[in-house]
Amino acid sequence: MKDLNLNKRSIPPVTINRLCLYHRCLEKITEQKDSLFSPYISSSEISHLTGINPAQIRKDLAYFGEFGLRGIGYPARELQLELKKILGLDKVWSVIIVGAGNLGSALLGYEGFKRRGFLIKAIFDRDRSKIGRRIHNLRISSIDKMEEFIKEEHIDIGILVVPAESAQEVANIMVKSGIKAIINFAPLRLSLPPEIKVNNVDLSIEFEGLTYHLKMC
Amino acid sequence: MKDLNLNKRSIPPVTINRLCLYHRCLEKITEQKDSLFSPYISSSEISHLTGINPAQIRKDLAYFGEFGLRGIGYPARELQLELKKILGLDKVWSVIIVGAGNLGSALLGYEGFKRRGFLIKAIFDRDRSKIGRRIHNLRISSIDKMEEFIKEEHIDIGILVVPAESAQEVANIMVKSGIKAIINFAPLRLSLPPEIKVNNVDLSIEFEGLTYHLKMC
DNA sequence: TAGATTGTTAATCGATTAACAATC
DNA sequence: TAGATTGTTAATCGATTAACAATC
Repeated sequence: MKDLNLNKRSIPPVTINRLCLYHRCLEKITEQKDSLFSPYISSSEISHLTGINPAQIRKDLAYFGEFGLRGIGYPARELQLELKKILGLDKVWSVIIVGAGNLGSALLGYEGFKRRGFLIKAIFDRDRSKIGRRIHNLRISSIDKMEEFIKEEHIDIGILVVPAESAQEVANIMVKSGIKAIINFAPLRLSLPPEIKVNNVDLSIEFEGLTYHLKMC
Repeated sequence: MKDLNLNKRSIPPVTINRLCLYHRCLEKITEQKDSLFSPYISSSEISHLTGINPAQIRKDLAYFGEFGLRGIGYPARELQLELKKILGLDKVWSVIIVGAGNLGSALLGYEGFKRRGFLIKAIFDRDRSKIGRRIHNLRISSIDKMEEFIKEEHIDIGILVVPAESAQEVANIMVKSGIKAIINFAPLRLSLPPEIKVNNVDLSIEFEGLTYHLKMC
């Protein structure tokens, strides 16, 4: 009965994103233990911290089990660890970055990844003048080495930070080599087999969507 | 009658994002004129290019007017220019970046902004050791100068790339100084007056949301 | 005229929120 | 027992898609 809920297909994608939010918020709370009068936290308290409706929170959590105690709330630390497991953040993931431009280098330099279990194993580029240079203590490799590297190192996630023109081509090689998920920063929709999980991050839309609201001010 | 549609409040926020998509796709199409047999493009052609349902496309466009000809399609170039105007991309916008870390520097270096009418006027940081250094031909300024700068230069948009701890504080100063919109890369929900347009870009969620799907593979 | 495609209404789908019995 | 809060169902809301009359 409860197992039906664990069937991934029935869970709204936005729920997963909110789960990340709850996890982050609980992590913050449980780290500063002193300020925690009770080890329990209610959905309305989480609501205050995240801005998400308490009924929404309870429903999101209920997809994955019964974590709370009626009349009491959720055991904060326990729930945090539970969410960590659900989100797969208790594991270590191998990541490569393709594209050693401004954004690729910035992502490589982001310290938060390691703490979250994302290990950046290599950065690739096509540009001969970049190959061999070091950024953030990692040598830029030729993209020709990518296929072999993904296979040998069992890379899970590829971060695509190349120009739109080459994104599809690079993504195809990634998939062929056995990558399971791609975070795509190139402004185009990739056509890939459905078993590959793709997250598109379109920074230009963040900017262009803003000016619509600004233009009559 | 048609004016009612122009009432912003009635337009779904996702429509604006899709409008950016259509605009980008039409821009690409109309630039390579030669490949354009007809100057008209149908909603189903746009659908093939963007992956968005043709009925959705017609509905999104209809919020803003009647741009098409029944039986023919939409005049591609005309529609592109119309969308550019609707999105406010025919104007020039003054932008500042706050936070000269990895991501801040990367955004500063992104050439695409200028082409889209986003002029980055300054980059600020609190770190004494960074102030005065130059990145991408712009001198890093002390954050103490931000308030005055926003006022004098009539800055429209602030890009917030500071640690979560200082984000709210910096955002408050931005708003006090007259900024109208903020793109927030810090992983927290800012509390700001409702007339300020905020776009949150939460890169960690892009990563953490992925591993949920990966964990049973 | 016949074929094509828009603009718009109606039907469908999915996600959010309210309400409340269960229960600590 | 009275008060609080969950888990879950039902009601609401909003967004997507299908269908079709209008019309080029």
